[in-house]
Amino acid sequence: MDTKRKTPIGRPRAFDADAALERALLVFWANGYEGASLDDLTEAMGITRTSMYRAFGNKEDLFRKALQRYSEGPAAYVPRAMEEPTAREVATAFLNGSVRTTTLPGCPAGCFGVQGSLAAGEAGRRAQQALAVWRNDGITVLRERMQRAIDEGDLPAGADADQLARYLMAVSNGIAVQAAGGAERAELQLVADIALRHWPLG
Amino acid sequence: MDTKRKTPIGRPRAFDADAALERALLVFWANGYEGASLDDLTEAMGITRTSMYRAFGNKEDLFRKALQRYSEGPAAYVPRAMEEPTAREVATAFLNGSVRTTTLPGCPAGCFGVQGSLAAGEAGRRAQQALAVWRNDGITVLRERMQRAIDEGDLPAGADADQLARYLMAVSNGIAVQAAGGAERAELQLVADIALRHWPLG
DNA sequence: CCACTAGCGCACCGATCGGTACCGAAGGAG
DNA sequence: CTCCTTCGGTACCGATCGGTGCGCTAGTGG
Repeated sequence: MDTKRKTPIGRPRAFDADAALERALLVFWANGYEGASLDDLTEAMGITRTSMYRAFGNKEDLFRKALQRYSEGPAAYVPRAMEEPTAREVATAFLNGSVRTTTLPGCPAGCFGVQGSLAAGEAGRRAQQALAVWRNDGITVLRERMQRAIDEGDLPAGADADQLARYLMAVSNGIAVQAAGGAERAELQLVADIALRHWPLG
Repeated sequence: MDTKRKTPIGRPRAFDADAALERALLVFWANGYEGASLDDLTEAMGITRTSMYRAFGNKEDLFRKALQRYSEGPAAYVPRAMEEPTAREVATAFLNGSVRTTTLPGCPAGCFGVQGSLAAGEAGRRAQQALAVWRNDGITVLRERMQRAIDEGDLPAGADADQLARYLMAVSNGIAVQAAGGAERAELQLVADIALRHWPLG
């Protein structure tokens, strides 16, 4: 069918879907999947339940789209960090980005990928799994980058790419947990600094 | 009044309150505060709602008592680790204990103090704050132990007790997040090992 | 101008939430 | 035994949960 016409037939939507998704992300980020009710979400988005369902599907779909937006927005420092020339610079950019993003003014403290749904009841299990996959994908990206560094001779041949990747992700996640508990950016930067002091941890 | 008589007046309770609290802890641990419904909890505890309310107060009280039990049970490795003679041994016992407890067979993967309520809606905000306080208390205990090590000359005088404490807690929390995502104990042990490789991180 | 399509929002759905009133049952104190 | 206190279970409370049916409205295409 003609699903991609320039001007869609019918009444055009009266709200900015991108802006609404951004608001939804903030609510999920602050309250988690189960802690964010449809009333909370739609009120923040400035639309009614019906409009939300038409535009995004349902609560779970909205959560997944918010996660994608998180990846492309606040968490975009991750793929950027992978482009650094050396493993040390990759690790530094990754952890510094983690500190910055988990203490972003105007955004909830912590990492959406961690606190969005770390534990959940039956209702939120799918959201929980989606975030677990997201975090594991992050470890995979780090591992591949570390392996490349080993192959290029940037890291010693005996280094363990998986171990380094998991370590960096653990420090990043730990920073996120402390940020969620109210830690200041300067305190968390010290954590990132000390984690990098002896890099490459040979 | 006579609140502490040897044999309490009235019908004695027909269930083991300690065992019931243990079961409740497991449910909160696995599902989080908001993800654990009273039906889930009471079914696991083997008692009715009424008995639970009589014995423990309400859901929030039950959660706090479960947290206390967690501290005295699975998380008892923390105060034990603080009694190790050197800072290096303290750090090693702390992180190894973290790996063990977050991957305990028969228990939910991860740390109750992290995933019990990292983010929450209005209903779970008090539980969330209780866990934030609990985690900050953990950092305080570590900081005081690190300061003692500095005072005793075990760590160099220029060391930063707060920084070391936050770093150790970050690695521990990061291990917990990865455990919640399904990581194996052996993988997490490698994370702990690498974090300790260059201790005392001078 | 009309027909069609789709956004919008009210009102409502059944299910489930945490919490409680009530009542019969069970055991100690006298 | 009788009183008294507490336990345990049923049945229920109002509130809120995620999700929808339906009528109205606002645009586009012919």
